[in-house]
Amino acid sequence: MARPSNKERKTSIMKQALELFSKEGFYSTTMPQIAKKVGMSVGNFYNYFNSKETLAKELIRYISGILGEEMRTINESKANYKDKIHAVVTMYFEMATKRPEMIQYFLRVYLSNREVFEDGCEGMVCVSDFVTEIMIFFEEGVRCGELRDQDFYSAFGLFMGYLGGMAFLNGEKILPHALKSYRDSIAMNIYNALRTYP
Amino acid sequence: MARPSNKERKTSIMKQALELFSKEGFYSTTMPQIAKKVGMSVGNFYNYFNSKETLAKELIRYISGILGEEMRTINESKANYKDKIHAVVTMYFEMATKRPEMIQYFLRVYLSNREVFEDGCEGMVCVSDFVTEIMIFFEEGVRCGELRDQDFYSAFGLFMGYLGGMAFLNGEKILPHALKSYRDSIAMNIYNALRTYP
Amino acid sequence: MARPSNKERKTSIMKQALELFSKEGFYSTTMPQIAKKVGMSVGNFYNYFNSKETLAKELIRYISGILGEEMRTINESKANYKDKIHAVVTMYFEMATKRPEMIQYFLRVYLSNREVFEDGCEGMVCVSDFVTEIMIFFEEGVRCGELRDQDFYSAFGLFMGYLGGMAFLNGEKILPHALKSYRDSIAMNIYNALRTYP
Amino acid sequence: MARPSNKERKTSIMKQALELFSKEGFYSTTMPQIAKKVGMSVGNFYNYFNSKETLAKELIRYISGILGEEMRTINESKANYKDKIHAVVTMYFEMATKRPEMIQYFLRVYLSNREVFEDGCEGMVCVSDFVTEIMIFFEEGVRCGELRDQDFYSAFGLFMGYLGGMAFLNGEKILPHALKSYRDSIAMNIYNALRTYP
DNA sequence: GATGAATGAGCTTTCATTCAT
DNA sequence: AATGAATGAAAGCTCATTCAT
Repeated sequence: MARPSNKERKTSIMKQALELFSKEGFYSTTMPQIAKKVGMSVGNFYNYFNSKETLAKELIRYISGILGEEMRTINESKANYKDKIHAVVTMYFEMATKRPEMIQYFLRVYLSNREVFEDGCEGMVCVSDFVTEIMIFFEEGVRCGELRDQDFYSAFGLFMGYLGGMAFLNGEKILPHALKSYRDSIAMNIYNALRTYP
Repeated sequence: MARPSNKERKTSIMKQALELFSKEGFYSTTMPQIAKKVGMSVGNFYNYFNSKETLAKELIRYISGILGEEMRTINESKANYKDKIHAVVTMYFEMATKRPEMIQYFLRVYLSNREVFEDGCEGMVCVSDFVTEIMIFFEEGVRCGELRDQDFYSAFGLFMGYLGGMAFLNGEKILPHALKSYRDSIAMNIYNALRTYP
Repeated sequence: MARPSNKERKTSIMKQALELFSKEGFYSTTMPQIAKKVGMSVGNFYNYFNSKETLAKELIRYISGILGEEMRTINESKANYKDKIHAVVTMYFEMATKRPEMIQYFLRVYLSNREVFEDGCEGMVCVSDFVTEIMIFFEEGVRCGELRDQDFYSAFGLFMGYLGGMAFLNGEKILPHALKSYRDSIAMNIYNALRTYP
Repeated sequence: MARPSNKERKTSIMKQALELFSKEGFYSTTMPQIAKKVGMSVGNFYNYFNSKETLAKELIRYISGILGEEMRTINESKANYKDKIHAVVTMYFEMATKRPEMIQYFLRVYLSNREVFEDGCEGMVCVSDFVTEIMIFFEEGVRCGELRDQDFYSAFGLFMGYLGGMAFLNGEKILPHALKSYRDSIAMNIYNALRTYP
């Protein structure tokens, strides 16, 4: 049987670590835990990543890339902004449901342990793939007259805070219904908040 | 001079610990650090709290109580909901500016280190003071016809996610302007999202 | 029975560590080894010293102080330089015999692992107590006409290299006779090397 | 092009390792570092040397051989002992200047990490090439009446300790002047120490 | 109530050496 | 002869908690 390539091994580590980090948090996840889950020795882990922190940073870049791509697809579609907002909510909730570790990592590791990302991920440099697409989303919406012209962060905070908050409540099993059942009303709320009024 | 009472001592510990936890995070704050800041021995600390976790749990209840009181004041006012929402945003941003440790603790400790609050703070039991007032806020708004009737969590997530997100961006110094300059547009966004339309 | 004071505990650690370091070397001596020898836990060690390196640096200062005091006594004596040189050799060899860990530490740890002493012990700052007395020794000898006027390091290297070399050979059990049996001839060699000739 | 022979490969390893060991010390030099510098895999290294320690031992024998040869040339010359001593000092200081890794290895690795050389290099068996020539040097000097008859180690310690000490001070950049500027006065000191007096 | 020295399990990381290829 | 991923024991150090005083 073929030995897994260097790249496959890295990917495998990232996958397993992502699950642990997102579930247990950065500090409560230990190196032996990660190594065991990947099925390798602790020592060997360090042939692939220089440190626990390096791994954490690669992970957030990886996630940002995937979310960014999803946003780009939406940005490139021809729909009106009511539908586009609905598409974003749908995409985000599907992520949070099917690959919850991504969203949870974002919330529980990246946003929560800032000190880990201090060197090399200052400001938003490690999530720029994603944030850039969000920026394009708003600018385009304002340009074509469907969204009210307002400070970017005011809109960004609404989107990300709202969706993140719902994903959090879902992850904590606080929501009484399935996440996707909130989709339509949340998309409407966001649209009402951001749309232009005649 | 009177010796500080047991209760005063506890309050003093909580105040100092809150500052440390909110700034450094739960795991990066050590017991000796807390003891030193309070001006007491580590050993004596354990006469007031059974563990670091116990302290963390008491803190979130304490904060929930204070935020709950602020919400109650707003709930008891006679204003219309456009103004009430504005009042909530104002209150929250003032908290985040004048007593940032409270909001930061909520975001950086309570929301981020779920494992710490697993036993004894399941679901929302340790933040019920606050959440209950938010519930009253919405129910009353719906009852009097000013807010659209929708699932509580759908509205709750908007409020808390949005405001929390802005406080986070502010704390991370990512916002280009002062937090309070976003107040009006954010209040408007929230109102537009939740109001009834004729 | 009285509990040992903080200072006594530090001294005890230094004594035991000195023995280990001088016998095994800096890197081959482990923290658990030191702790065990002192009869304390590893963790408790760090209540007394910030790190293994800190301990190493305090040790060389301590040794330099003791050797410096011995040299000062000789410097303050009224003898001629032939006798003074003899006194230095005697003192050094007695040290190397009765408290070999001091001389061995100097040779095997301080001189050999320069990287450990890089920060805080640059050049000779941690052995200045001793080196200063050696300087005084030579300067005074030259001033009163008994020693030839030459570059300090040329004389210093002779003294320290020679005596250190003999202590090393003794420690390695390479010398066929007891160290002190070499005393007179070595003192004579040094005197002949440094004295003035009419 | 011819593949490098087994012997050439060994020599290449020794050369590169010597540089690393002498600069970084035995423990701070890692096997991957050596392998990389040689341009071979770590695994292949072990086809040439059984262990890091084996390599270290072969190195000291190699150095002893080279220094021994230099001493033999001096031993075979016809000069008087004042000049011969001068020649030894000159040779040693040139070594220390032009091939510092040899002298530094001797001082920083061989003399400092005795535990590494415990098995197989007891006493002076791995430096016998060199020590033997030094012995011949003294015995011949005594035989022809130019050097005082004294215990070998008393003379040996003077020579090696003095020269080694100066090389050390030079390596540590403690000497205010270039090493060779000390040559004449040091040669004179040694000669005065060892010569016969009428 | 008050102290802080003491504990010891646990952390991340390192590294000489091995071995399937 | 050559590779380098893999091993795993051991390193230095941290820290919540305890307990004799």
